[in-house]
Amino acid sequence: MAQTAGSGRRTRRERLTRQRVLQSAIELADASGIEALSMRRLGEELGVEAMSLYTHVANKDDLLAGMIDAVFAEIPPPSLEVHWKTAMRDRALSVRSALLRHPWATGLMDANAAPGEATLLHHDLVIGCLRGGGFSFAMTAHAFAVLDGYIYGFALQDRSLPFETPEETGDLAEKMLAQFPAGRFPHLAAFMVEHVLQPGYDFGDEFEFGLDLILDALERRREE
Amino acid sequence: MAQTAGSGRRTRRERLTRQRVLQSAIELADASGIEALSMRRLGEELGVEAMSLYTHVANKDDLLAGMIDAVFAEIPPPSLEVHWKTAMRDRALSVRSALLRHPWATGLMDANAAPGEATLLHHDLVIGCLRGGGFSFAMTAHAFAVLDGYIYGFALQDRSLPFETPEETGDLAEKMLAQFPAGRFPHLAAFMVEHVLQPGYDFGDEFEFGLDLILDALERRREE
DNA sequence: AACATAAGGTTTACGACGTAAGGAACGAGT
DNA sequence: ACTCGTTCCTTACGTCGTAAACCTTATGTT
Repeated sequence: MAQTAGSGRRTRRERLTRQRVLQSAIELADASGIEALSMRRLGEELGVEAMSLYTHVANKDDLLAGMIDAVFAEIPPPSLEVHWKTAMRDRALSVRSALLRHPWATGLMDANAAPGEATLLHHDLVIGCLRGGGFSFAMTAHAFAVLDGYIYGFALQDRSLPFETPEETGDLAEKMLAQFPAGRFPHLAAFMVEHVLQPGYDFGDEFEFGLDLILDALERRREE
Repeated sequence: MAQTAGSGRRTRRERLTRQRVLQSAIELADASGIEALSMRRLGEELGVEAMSLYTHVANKDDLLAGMIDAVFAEIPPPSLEVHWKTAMRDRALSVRSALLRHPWATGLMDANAAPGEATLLHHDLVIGCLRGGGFSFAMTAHAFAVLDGYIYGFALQDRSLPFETPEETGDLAEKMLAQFPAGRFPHLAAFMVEHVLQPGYDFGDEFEFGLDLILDALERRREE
C-alpha cells in the first residue's frame, strides 16, 4: 500500500516541515504580533506539541532567523537588466511592502544571527546592481548604507507611530500634547495642527519622497 | 532629628527612585544587553526585591519607555540659533552617539508606548529648527522623515552587523560565505574581498556620508 | 509476514520570567 | 505615642524556552 506524503488513508495530519513551521510562525506573527509567537502557541496552531517543533528548528532564535530569511525570500530579486536607479527604486518599494506585510521583521533584524541564504542573495544582487551601474566599491558601500538604512529606519518609524488611521492620529495627538502644559511644545503642536492633522495626511506617503531624494543624490555623486 | 535624604544614621540603603531605577536599568542594559534586563536582575542590582520596583514603575513596558525617554534626555537639544543645516548635522551625530552608547534603544522604539517628555521636546526642537530654517510644513515633514529614518535605520544596520572589530569581520565574512557553494554570491564576495576586508574599513564611518548626502539634497530641494 | 531502525512526536520537568495580592516595616504629621 | 500613607517584601500563579527520556510510526530488510 503506497503511503507517500498525504496519500495514506490514516494520515491524521500533515507532516511537519521546516517550511510549514516557518510559514505558520509568520502567519501567527502577522496576525497576532510577534509577542504572541510562543513555541506552545505555534505548536497549537500546527496541531502539535511545542517540543515537536524542535525537530525542525534548532531553537527559537533559529525560528526567528528563519522567519527573517523567509521575508527576504518574498522580495522579488532586484533586476540586473535595467538601469540601477530604477532597479534600486523598485527594490526599495518591494522591501518596504514586505516590511509592511510583516511589521515584526524590522524589530528582529538586530538579531546577531548569521543572515540566511535569501538575505545574502538579496544583498548580492543589490551590490551587483550598483557595481553594474558604474559605482565604485567605495560608492557601492556608501549607497548600500544610505539606502538600506533609510528603508529599515523608515519602517521602524512607521511602525512606532502609535496610530494607523487619520482619526486615531487626531485622538492620539491631542492626548499626547494634553498631558503637558499648553505651549510646552509649540512647534510640534503647530506642526500637528497645520499639517499632520490635515485631511489626507499619511506618514507612509513620505517614503517615496525620501527615497527619490536619496536616489537623485546618489546619481549626482556617482557622476562627480 | 533631621532625616532628609541620605542623612540619617541608619539609612540601610539609598531610597529607591524612578530616576535610580531607570538609571540602573540603563546601565544594566548597556553592560549586559537588553535581554539580561529582568525585573529580578534589576532589583538585585539595586539591592531590592523585584516587586519593589513596581512602586516606581507601572510595569516593564513603562520601564522600557522610561529608558527610551532617558536616552533622548541625554541628547543635547538642537540649537535654534544656528543655521538649520549645522544644527541638524550636529543633532544627527548626537543621536547617533547616544544610540551607540545604548545599542538596545533602537530595537525598543517600536514600542507602542506614548513618547515621553524628553522625546517630545527633542522632536519639538527639530521641527522648530527646520521651520525656522525656512522649511514649509510639508518640507518639514519630508525632512523629518528622511533624517530620522536614516539615523535610526543606520543604527539598526550597524547593530545587526555581527562584528565589532575588523578581525572579526574577516573571520565572520569567510564563515558566512563558506556555508554556501563558492560563487553563489559573486558580487557580495568580491565586495567583501575588495572593500570590506581592506584594512581600515569601518561600517560606522559610512554614517556621515549618507548624512551629508541627505542634508545637501534637502538644502537643494528647499531652495527649489 | 516479521522484525530492526531511525526519525518524528509526546510527556514530564526545570528554572526564569512578569506581576497580582496581601502583609510588614517605616517615616511623617498629629 | 499613635495613626496613616508609602515603600518594600513574601508568596504564589501562569507562561515562557527547552533538556531528557519515552513512545509511535513509517520504512527497508529478510
